[in-house]
Amino acid sequence: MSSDVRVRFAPSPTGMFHVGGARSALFNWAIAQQTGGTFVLRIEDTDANRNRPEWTEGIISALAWIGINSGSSHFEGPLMQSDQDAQQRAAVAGMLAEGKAYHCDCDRQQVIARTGDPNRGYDGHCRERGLSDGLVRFRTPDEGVTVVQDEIRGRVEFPNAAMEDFAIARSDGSPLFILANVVDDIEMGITQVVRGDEHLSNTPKQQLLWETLGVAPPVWAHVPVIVNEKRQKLSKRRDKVALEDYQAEGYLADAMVNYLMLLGWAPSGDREIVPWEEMVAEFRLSDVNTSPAFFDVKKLRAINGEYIRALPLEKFIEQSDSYLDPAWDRKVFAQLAELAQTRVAVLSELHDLMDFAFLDEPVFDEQAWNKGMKEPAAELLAAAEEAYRDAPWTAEELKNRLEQVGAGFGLKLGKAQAPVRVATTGRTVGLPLFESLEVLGRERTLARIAAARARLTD
RNA sequence: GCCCUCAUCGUCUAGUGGCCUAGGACGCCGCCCUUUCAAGGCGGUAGCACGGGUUCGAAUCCCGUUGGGGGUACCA
Repeated sequence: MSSDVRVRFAPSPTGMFHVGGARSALFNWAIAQQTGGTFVLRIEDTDANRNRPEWTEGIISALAWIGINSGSSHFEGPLMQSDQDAQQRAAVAGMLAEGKAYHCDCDRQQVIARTGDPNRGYDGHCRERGLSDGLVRFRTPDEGVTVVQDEIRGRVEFPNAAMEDFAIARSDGSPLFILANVVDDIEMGITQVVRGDEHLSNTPKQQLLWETLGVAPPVWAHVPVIVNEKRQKLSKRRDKVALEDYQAEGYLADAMVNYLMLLGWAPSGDREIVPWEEMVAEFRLSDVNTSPAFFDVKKLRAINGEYIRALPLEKFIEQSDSYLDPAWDRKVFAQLAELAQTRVAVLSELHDLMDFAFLDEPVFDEQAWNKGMKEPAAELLAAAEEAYRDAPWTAEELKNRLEQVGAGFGLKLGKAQAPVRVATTGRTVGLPLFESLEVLGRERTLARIAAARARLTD
């Protein structure tokens, strides 16, 4: 299936790639795949002061992580906005020549002085002055309305009187975003612009630009922003939003993709965990919500946990590798992996959960120690040490012996295992105990119990 | 200020005039299971912002109010 649908994702390389951008990219990607169309990645690098090449690399690798990669036949790019400089300047020159745009040399302070209102826009002062340099402003209509037909919002009307003559090029001739963006979209044959809500106010201006450039505007779709707990648009400075931070913590790409798609859109039926292919098939722009969604890490975590548990064991082990301590013995890890799989929601948690098996001494958590070493911990530990000295070293046998030891104190296994767990792992919670001890080995287990007893009598 | 926009449990959502006593999921709480913690099973908590209409009937349509968000740069 192939079609003429061309969507694009056009981030600016001014910071870490964040989850809001990722979701917009995913929506576009879903459309491209569903329609057999093309997803164009364009890096909007016209703000030379804020751009950094490493951010561009970050965008590309983050997109690849969530499955949007250059290997696909649906993918095109990355293209650089700066490469289109000539076309953009030509568009400006054309508008200037036709009188659809004009030069202006007013600075902000002068405008405010004239209008007496710091909140008001540009007053059109230079419209008829015939200046030959200065920034370039587009001449907007004085009356009537500009109607934007949006796939998600429906029909949105903007009164032209409220639209000031906006700047499309700097006084040095370099194009500004609002113009460059349109020229590039036209050059690249973009048919649908699916982007964040924050651009909705720019849309009537851009639509005017499309029209004066003689091209029918694309299908517009503005997706609601993703907000923080205070309901503000996510900010790179305040909020933890970088995709690579989540990747580094051990969130699975599939889980991240699934969660992001759920923000502002829902698959059919009461389903949430849905494979990408099914989402692609079902996704409709017209079904996207209009209200902002909160990025809830708790839910992301839960979904990530589901994806981790759904992994075949070998896959889980493979995926875990980069989150394990390099010093750890991979064979030992593999022995415990099955026990760990249902106990982590994020792979980085593997470290605290399993480090006991790789350290020479357990690291004691004081609170855990106090909680686990309740009376008759000392006596019980002594009895356990005795019972384990000559025990066949299997989880089953270790369990049976401790059960008996516990019975001698009138304790059920749940209580009897607590001191042993703290003595051997340093914590009150963790992997199933006897399997852990089996992996730990007789020598280390006995040494740790002895050390704990000594510590208890101090 | 002006322009645009949004409003269902704490959160993400289902819902497009009767199927709603408003469904699911996360979270939270309880119970079961149990070798801790998870996982799993079962149950519970909690919502249509407010006020007017329209209609036999409104979470759903209209108007207003309130509250939130975005934009309003020689940033993108």
